[in-house]
Amino acid sequence: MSDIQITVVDESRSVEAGTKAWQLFADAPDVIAARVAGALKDLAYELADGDVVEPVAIDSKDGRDILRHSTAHVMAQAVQELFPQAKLGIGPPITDGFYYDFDVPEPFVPEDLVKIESRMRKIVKEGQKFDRREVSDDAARAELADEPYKLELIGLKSTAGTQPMDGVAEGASVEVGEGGLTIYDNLKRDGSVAWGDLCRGPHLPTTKRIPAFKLMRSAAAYWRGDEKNKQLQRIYGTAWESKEALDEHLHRIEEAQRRDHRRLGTELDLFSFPDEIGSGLPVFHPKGGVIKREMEDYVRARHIEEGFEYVGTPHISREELFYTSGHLPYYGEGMFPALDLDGQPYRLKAMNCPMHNLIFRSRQRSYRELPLRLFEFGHVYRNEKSGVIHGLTRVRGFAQDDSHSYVTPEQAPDEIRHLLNFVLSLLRDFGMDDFYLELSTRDDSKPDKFIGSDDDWAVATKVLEDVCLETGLELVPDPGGAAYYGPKVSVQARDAIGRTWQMSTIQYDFNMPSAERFDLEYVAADGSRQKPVMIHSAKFGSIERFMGVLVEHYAGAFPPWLAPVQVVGIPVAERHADYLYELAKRLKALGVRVEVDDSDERMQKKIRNAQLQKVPFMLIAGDNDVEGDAVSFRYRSGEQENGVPVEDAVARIVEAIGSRVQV
RNA sequence: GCCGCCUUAGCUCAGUCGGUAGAGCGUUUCACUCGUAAUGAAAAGGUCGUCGGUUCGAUUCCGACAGGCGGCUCCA
Repeated sequence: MSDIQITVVDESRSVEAGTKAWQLFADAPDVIAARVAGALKDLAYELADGDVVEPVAIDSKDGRDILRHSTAHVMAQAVQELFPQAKLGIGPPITDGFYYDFDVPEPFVPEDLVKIESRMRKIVKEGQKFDRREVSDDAARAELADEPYKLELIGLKSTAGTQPMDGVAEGASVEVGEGGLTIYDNLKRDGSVAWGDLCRGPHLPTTKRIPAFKLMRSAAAYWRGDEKNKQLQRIYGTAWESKEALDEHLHRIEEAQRRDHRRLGTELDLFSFPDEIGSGLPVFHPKGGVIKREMEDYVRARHIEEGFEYVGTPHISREELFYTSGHLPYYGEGMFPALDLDGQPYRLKAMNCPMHNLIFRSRQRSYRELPLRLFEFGHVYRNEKSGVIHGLTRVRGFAQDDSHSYVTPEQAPDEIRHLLNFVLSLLRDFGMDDFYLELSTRDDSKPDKFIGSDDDWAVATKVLEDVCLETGLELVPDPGGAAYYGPKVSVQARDAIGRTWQMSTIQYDFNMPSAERFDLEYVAADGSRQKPVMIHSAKFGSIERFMGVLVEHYAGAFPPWLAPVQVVGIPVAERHADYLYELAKRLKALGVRVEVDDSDERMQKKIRNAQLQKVPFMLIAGDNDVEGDAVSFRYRSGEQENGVPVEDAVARIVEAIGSRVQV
């Protein structure tokens, strides 16, 4: 046997020809695959001369993907053993888990998942080996003759040639890679084939290397993500490198459920969704109303500071307006159906820009007025499909904090920069400080979905991209995500438990001002008529959605400036209530939202209630406090300080509210 | 919109193999006046989502619709 030269983790080594990757990492039990020259390989990979090899640990990102995808195979095997009619779709790893799609005559029910999971445990225990085998397209077709969806993927791959598979079907690239086709067989201990699947790999060496997994739920999903296609039954699962990691994951899910704004909205009496009004149409209760008003007041004030002018427009308009704007032909499905008024069709507005354009156009504009910035909380109504309504984050009627800046083309970059900095600073004021940007551009393959010339689109896209890059924030491309009238930047914010939400949007629009649309113009310095560019921007996106996000971000424990009740006075006994009423009067005079709990309960219960309502400050008074002109100052963390002089307590509260800090 | 599941008191949920229903919390009342996350007692509160069908009888079985939940598609 001759030796070959390889490099293992930056160290040159000489090994016998025929050495497998696993032999390099035999003493590292957490290594489940190898990266050879950047490509992931099974541990059974036979090393070649000159290979540069790195270990892939099971708790790395790639390692988890391999674990999860391998677990998906085990699940598919279990499903086909229990449901022989089941046809395979695709089964990729996803964030925190995996799924596999099946075409089955009857949808899965929860009891089926229990059965499948227990069959999976049996397969894991058997320690089946994942065995890779290269096959020709024709051989794969012959072998997978009973798997119509796999055949379709093979066909797509053949036509796609060497193109990446990403555009073909999300997740399909784990089935068929860019090179030749491979099949992974699951071999039992005696070498017999238990099951096999078309797959690019790599996989764990054996099923025994799956430390912890759990099936989560089943749901329908369209084949290849297209609603015109048949729905398959998808089973979601999760798999982790250890039992502890799985438990932590399940705990994180519980934490997210605990923060669910729909649940907290009821518990804290913030808002509700009366059936009588209709799906996706929230009402705000007094406490939710306080939060909403504080948000709106602050945002309105900040807009005015930043040079915006506050305007107002109706919720409804003659339909004609939305033909002028182009929304009806391009966005018609998203709007409520027409109302008939004396034979005239009217529409609830789904956007505010047409009306702002009419304000711009109400008289002749000079270049001296630009940038002209119009802003309002515009209430819009969108005919969302019934299945997408979700709490406050997806509703049918909502207020956008919507602005339109009318600028000269030369002013556009500065205005976009101004807006981007403005929205980021606003979001930071609301405790969100972890962002990335998304640049949504035109889909060149669907020209009929977008209006305007190629040149205009190119300029607009470039302007947005340049400004985004200046911020230094991560910029993620979103091809095809643009509005029909222009490209857009959206700010994605990560909340306290790491989930991301689309918040602000900034759109560059050269179409609405055009002669075919609103024919907007201003008089330039040389007396000529020029077309402005308009820049659409929503800072929160929608007040409703942002409130939902904030409820979850803060888990209901709002910072004092937003808290519906900022201070609760808790008398130790009834005779101390008047003392607290006096204190409350002083706080109220300073604009503080304060209540005294004079109910019949014991003070312990009152503290508990205030805690459950997540009130930022509790002021407790008994004999000692009354005598010393002091209070016991308690935070909702449970931290407390006794004998705080009333003056100090008042100052501390006013300061915390005024500085918008979290406590 | 599509698939599956769900809908019982203000909230969270039991229950009725078809004979008009219960608990805890909350609410109200009474007693207790209390020092850092639940004092005790009593009472009120439900045409069991809506409409149809089957049945002597439907909250229970069947169907339609509405609403909700989990996904898919879509989206601020």
